[in-house]
Amino acid sequence: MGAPQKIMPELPEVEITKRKLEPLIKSKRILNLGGKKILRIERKGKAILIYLSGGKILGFHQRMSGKLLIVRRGWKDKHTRRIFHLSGGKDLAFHDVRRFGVIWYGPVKKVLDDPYFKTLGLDALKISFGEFKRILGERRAGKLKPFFLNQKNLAGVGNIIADEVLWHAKIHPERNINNLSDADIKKLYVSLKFILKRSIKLGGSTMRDWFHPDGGHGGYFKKRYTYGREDEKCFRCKTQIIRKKIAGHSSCFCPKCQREQ
DNA sequence: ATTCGGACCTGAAAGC
DNA sequence: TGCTTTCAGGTCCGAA
Repeated sequence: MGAPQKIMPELPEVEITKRKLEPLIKSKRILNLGGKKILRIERKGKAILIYLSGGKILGFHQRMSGKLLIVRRGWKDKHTRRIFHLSGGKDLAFHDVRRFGVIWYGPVKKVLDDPYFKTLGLDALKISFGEFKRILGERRAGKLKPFFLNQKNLAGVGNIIADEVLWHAKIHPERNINNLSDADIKKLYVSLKFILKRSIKLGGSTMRDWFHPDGGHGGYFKKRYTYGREDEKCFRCKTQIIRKKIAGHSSCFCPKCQREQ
């Protein structure tokens, strides 16, 4: 059948990729990579790292449109960039319409030496409140939305999650970091964890045709609070959600709940 | 130190 | 109908 598993880019989707992919490919060998055995899979920020025997890593960053697919042997279309033949009869395919995605292959140390990994901040899902507060404190200036999008601050948050967290915390995306109260920082932390866990629990965001290997669908997009809801009503106060370009990304927020200060 | 615009690509959807 | 414009979940680079 080879129903493709389509995977997309923010922390929840990559985390689900890791969780769903691991049981499907763990202990299998990659026939066209010298028969190296797949030992384990890790998510590092928005990247997937497949640790192989022989001290190698096969890594992927899906960027905007990449996805890892478990397919029947030989399945491919014009957007398939690489195919890895697995023992047991299936293929692992890297499918990437816009071709922004990154593939790494090499010794563990060399792959992890890539600037993307070297500069990656603490993982948004694992970061403690103390660490979160410290990182915010280390920034002298700047707005919250760009802070969240910069993977050097903390790893994993993208445009959807950033908007969702800020809406949930009732804080304006352009709010300056240096005038956040302790209560604001606490709210942001609680909302960050809540949104990430909720999205993972709902299976990530299926916006187009992404689905899980077992046929399940990611339900977060339908349950989202504010991302892409321009002109629709805020679920809290019924005010129209507005859209504004901030740091090169369109940002949706409620002008009443998330007042600028 | 931080933000911004553009670049990298393709394709779907909206606009005219 | 068809042509043009805009926009997309990410990241990097150079300039302000």
